[in-house]
Parts: sequence; C-alpha cells; structure tokens
Amino acid sequence: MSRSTTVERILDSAELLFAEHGFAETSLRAITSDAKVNLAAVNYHFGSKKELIQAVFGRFLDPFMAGLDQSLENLSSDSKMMEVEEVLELLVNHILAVKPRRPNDIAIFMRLMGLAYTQNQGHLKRFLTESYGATLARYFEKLYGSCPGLPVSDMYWRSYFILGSAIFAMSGSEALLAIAKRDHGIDDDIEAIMRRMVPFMAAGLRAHATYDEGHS
Amino acid sequence: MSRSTTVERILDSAELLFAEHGFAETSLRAITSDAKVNLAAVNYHFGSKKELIQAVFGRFLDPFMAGLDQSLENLSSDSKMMEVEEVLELLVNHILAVKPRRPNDIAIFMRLMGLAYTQNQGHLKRFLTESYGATLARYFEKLYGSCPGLPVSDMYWRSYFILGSAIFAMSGSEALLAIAKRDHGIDDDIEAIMRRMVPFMAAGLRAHATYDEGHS
DNA sequence: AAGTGTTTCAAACCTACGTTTGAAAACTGC
DNA sequence: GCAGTTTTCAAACGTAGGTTTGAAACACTT
Repeated sequence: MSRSTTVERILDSAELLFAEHGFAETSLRAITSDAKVNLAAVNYHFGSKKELIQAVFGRFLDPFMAGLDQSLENLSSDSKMMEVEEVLELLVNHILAVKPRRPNDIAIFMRLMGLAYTQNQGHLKRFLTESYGATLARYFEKLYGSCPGLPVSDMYWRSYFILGSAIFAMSGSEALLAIAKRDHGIDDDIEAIMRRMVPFMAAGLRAHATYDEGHS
Repeated sequence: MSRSTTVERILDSAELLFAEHGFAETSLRAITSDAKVNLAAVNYHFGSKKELIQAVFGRFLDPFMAGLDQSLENLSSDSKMMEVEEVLELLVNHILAVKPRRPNDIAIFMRLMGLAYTQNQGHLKRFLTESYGATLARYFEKLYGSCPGLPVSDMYWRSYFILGSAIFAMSGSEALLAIAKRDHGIDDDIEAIMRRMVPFMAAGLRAHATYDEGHS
C-alpha cells in the first residue's frame, strides 16, 4: 500500500506548496518534509523537480482536459451557433465541477494555472501546450464562433484579455476574497467570482471592434 | 562621473533581467556581469537584493505615479462625470507617455508590474502599496464614479478583471505579438494592444450587474 | 526460506547564491 | 600633494538547494 502513497503524498504537498509560494521558492526539502517522506523520494519517483512540477499539473489537468474535450466533442455534433455566455459558462461549469481533493481545491487549481503562465518555466509551458494545446485550441474555436463579425485581430487579443482576467483574479483569489469581505462586506466565494466573470467577459467580447481592419 | 553610472548600470541590467526571468531566477551575478560592474557593488549601493528590486520599481514608478496623481488632481477640480472610456484612456495615455529609456520599454514596464503581482515577494507588495497605494485608490475612485449604478461587489471584481487583462496581455506581449504576426498576420505593437483594451474593458465594466445584491 | 526487484533512508556531493571583508583605487576638498 | 572619504575589486564565507549514492528495509515470487 505504501507504494503509491508516497507518490501521492508528494504530489499533494507539492501542489499545495507550489500554489502557495511558487516553483522556485518551494524546495524539495520543504515538500518532502511536509509530505513526511524522504528527500530522495522525489528524484526516485519523478526523476527531477521539473518532472515533479509537470506531474502535479498532469494529475489534475489530464482528467479536466479530457472532460472538456468530451464536452466539445458532444457540442460539435449539433453545430448551431452558441451565445458567448454559453461558451464561457461551459468552461466555468467544468472548472467548478472539478472534484475537490481538499477544501479550496479550485483556488489551488487556478493559482497553479496562473503560475504556469507567469513563472517562466519554459519546460512547463512546453509541456502544457504539447499536452493540452489541441483541446484549448478547440475551445477557443468555439468561442470565436460565438462572436460573428468580430475581426480576428480583436478576437485574438480579447481571448488573452479574458484569460488574463481569469488567471489574475483566480490566482490571487484567497487574498482578494479576504479583502472583499473585510473592506467591502462582500461575502463571495470562488464560485461567485467565476459567475461574475461571465457577464463581464461576454460584454467585453461583444464590444464593437476597436477599429475596422481595412476601414475604407 | 562613474559615481552614479554604476548605480544606473545596475538598475538598467536588473530591470531588463528581472523582466525577462523574474526576481528569484535572476542572480546578482547575472546582473553585475551584464552591467559590467563588480559583484559587491549591488550590496554596496543598494544594501540587498530586495532593496535593489524596490529601487528598480521606484525609478520608473516615482515619476509615473507623480504624473498620474497630477492628472487626477487636475480632473478633480471640475467634477463632472467622466465616461468609462475617458478614465481608461487617461491611464493608457499615461503609460504610453512613459519616456522610453530603451526600445520596448513599455513592455518591460508592464512585465515588471505583472511580476510584482504574481511573484510572491511580500516586501515588494508592501513597498508598492505604501508608496503608490493612495494614487491608485484615487484612480479607481474615478473609475468607480464612471460606472454609476453598478453594485460595489461587481465593481470590485471587475477592477481586478481589467487589471488582470492588462497585466497578463502586456507582460506576455513580446511573445504574443510575435505569435499574432506569424500565425494571424496581425501587425500590432504595444500601443495597439492597449488601444484594443479600452473598448473591451469599457464594455465589460458597463455590463449588467451579475445579480442584484439584495434582489427582492 | 531464498532470491529478486523495488522502495526507503541517511549521508554526502556539488553547485549556485547572497552577502561580507579588507585592501586597493579613485575621487574630493583643502 | 596630501588626508579623508567614497567607490571598486578579488576573494572568501556560509548557506541552501537539487541531485547522487550505497546500503538497508521491504515486497513479492517460487
């Protein structure tokens, strides 16, 4: 039994500590001591710290992306146009449906996604685009489809704008939620933030084009 | 002459390397070797790496924030309501007006801002809110004022959404601009991205409230 | 019970880093 | 041109990190 437990203990601790402090700032010693396993276990089971980082992402992104891909598959059969809100909510619902391994798991999930983009771990970006790029491209294709008439240039940038909104707000969510409550009496949780994102992003995507591409 | 040149050479190199690789990932040896100064110079002139990081931010944020504060001051005299777009453009114009110390300086500027939020350097966040929190609060007050009728809860989160959009898109701008050109034939520059943000953010801020706070 | 492969463990290795030191060099004011 | 201050420099210090090692402990088959 203690065979795979070591691996999972390491992944659990690494996931949490990475989310809290970042990759470079989290030492293998901190992880193994939190996980109550020997220091050498990481290199034995994962090979290196880099591969551990990738394993942490793989563990929750594999099922998540597979599920998302399945939903996109089902949708593509009936190809009637979807509203922007529907496409956005598809993703929100998928994220909220992540079965929590521990309380506050979605926050950790999102924080890791944020770190993946903001910490410059080249190997991680390569790993993520290689593993999940196709599914993400498919999702954004659907999103494009829900914004007919919008120039690709605006669509391109706006998809990064919404990505930034989501990652930024989510990855700082613990702190931001606390401030919201303390200073403004706003009693939200992670789910509430994600619900609030939808109308904001939908309206942003629907905004008039910045300027007509080939304005005559 | 070489008195203050050492300090500036260090700041120049640090600014660039921090923006490229992050704080923890940039060693003092990398900085001093790039700046062609002695390793000990950083500790001599700045005291520590932490203080160097703060100095890098201070050098461009001091004049920037002073200018922004001045503009807000001028505006507050005539207190007629401003449109959302005007408030957003005020900031965009201030950013674009940063006099570039080198080509691509705005990208570096924005990338550093992104790092300030995403890397967990407690001392830096403390330094930034202490030094510039008042001005920023003033700006967001103006932004709130341009969205009458929007519940504070939505306003609160949406201000983080736009912050995330800006920081995310800008801090990855070099890479994203290259992809835009290569894969989509979009020939934008930093200024174009910032201009594209305005209608997106304005529409997002104007979107209907997520749900009425005390819906009867 | 012996043998084989797997997993754990304490210890060490080696590198990279931030910082300190003490002397040399450069600069300043007189 | 000299005393005093400031700045530069090469070298070293101490620490913390990722990784490796070789033996011990364990598990599983026959």
